[in-house]
Amino acid sequence: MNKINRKLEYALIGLKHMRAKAPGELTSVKELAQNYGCPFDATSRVMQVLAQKGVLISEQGAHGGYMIGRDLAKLSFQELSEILLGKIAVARCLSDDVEDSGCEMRGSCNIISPVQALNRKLNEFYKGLSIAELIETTRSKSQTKVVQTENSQTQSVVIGVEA
Amino acid sequence: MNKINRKLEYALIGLKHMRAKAPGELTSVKELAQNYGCPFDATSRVMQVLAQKGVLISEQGAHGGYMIGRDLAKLSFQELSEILLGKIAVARCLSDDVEDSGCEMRGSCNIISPVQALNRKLNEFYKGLSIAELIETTRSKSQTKVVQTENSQTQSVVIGVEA
DNA sequence: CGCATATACGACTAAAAGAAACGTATTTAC
DNA sequence: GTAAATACGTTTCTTTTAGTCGTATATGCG
Repeated sequence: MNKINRKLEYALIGLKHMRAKAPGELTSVKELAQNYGCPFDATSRVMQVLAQKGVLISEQGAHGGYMIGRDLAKLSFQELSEILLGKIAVARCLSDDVEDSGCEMRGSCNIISPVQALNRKLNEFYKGLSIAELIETTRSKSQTKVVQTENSQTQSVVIGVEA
Repeated sequence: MNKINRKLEYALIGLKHMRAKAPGELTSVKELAQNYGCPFDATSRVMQVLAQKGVLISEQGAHGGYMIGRDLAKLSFQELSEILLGKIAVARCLSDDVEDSGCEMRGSCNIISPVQALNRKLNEFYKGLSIAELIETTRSKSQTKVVQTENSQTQSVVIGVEA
């Protein structure tokens, strides 16, 4: 259930790529598709939406492309997600879309409040996470952290393996 | 992308229902299905898994059913999610399942670290959220909070409307 | 002008994930 | 032995997500 949307992946790929360039330098979708193997059409669509929302600036025509149009430190994961996927709704009954309200358990559900609470907390969590912070995350060596879970199982978690 | 799994919903419904009962009192799946309109089969499956993992205790036979088997204050959302859905993996490439590793962008991907960071943060977030805390969330009146988003849009968010 | 190379975007199709249902076996109270 | 409950492998349906196709539009350059 927690897999992030491909659109978000393509957005992050593009933003990270563009962030490494000189200011004013453009990036074409073709460039992204060739470098990272992401599908041209889908990636293109994402960039278009980001341009419409001011996250990117687009230049049309022969030597066109995209460049970053906003301070990524002030762009939260929550906002990026909302731009590409709409408002976060952990359950159908919380969705803005009218069509989406059809839950069979409506009226008899005993967990509306818990679900709303979760929705709110998740929003806050995503709001506190800036894209700049996320994209910058790079560690040169593979690091491992030992985590002690509550039921006394020990697990080893890789927390960074940049190429 | 952020919708929680139905299994988790049924688990929360069941746990909240059982929590309101006297210690030792059993709850049948039929009871849950009738009270909340959740599908019998699917709900049953969830309870079985929870019983296998010790979250619930099951009694078979004619007057059988389930009761809570663990302190819910010490059960995190992360653990419940892991029991029902497996380890959290925000992208295919982070999944334990071998079959699931087939991402076309493997090797050429520039956002492995960010994605890993997100995965870790999400885990921590879910670990800090106890089921008891979540289930207890109940407000008698509908409350509304005004939120100021970063791009100066104002939105009104309902944060509680228990029946 | 005309062509190459971009973005822009509506509509459609395919693939994957999620949810539910079916069928049958097992356990236990009465 | 029968009724009522859990147990569980398999299958089918539905929904969501991802990707593709076709075409229009903008722009640089010879």
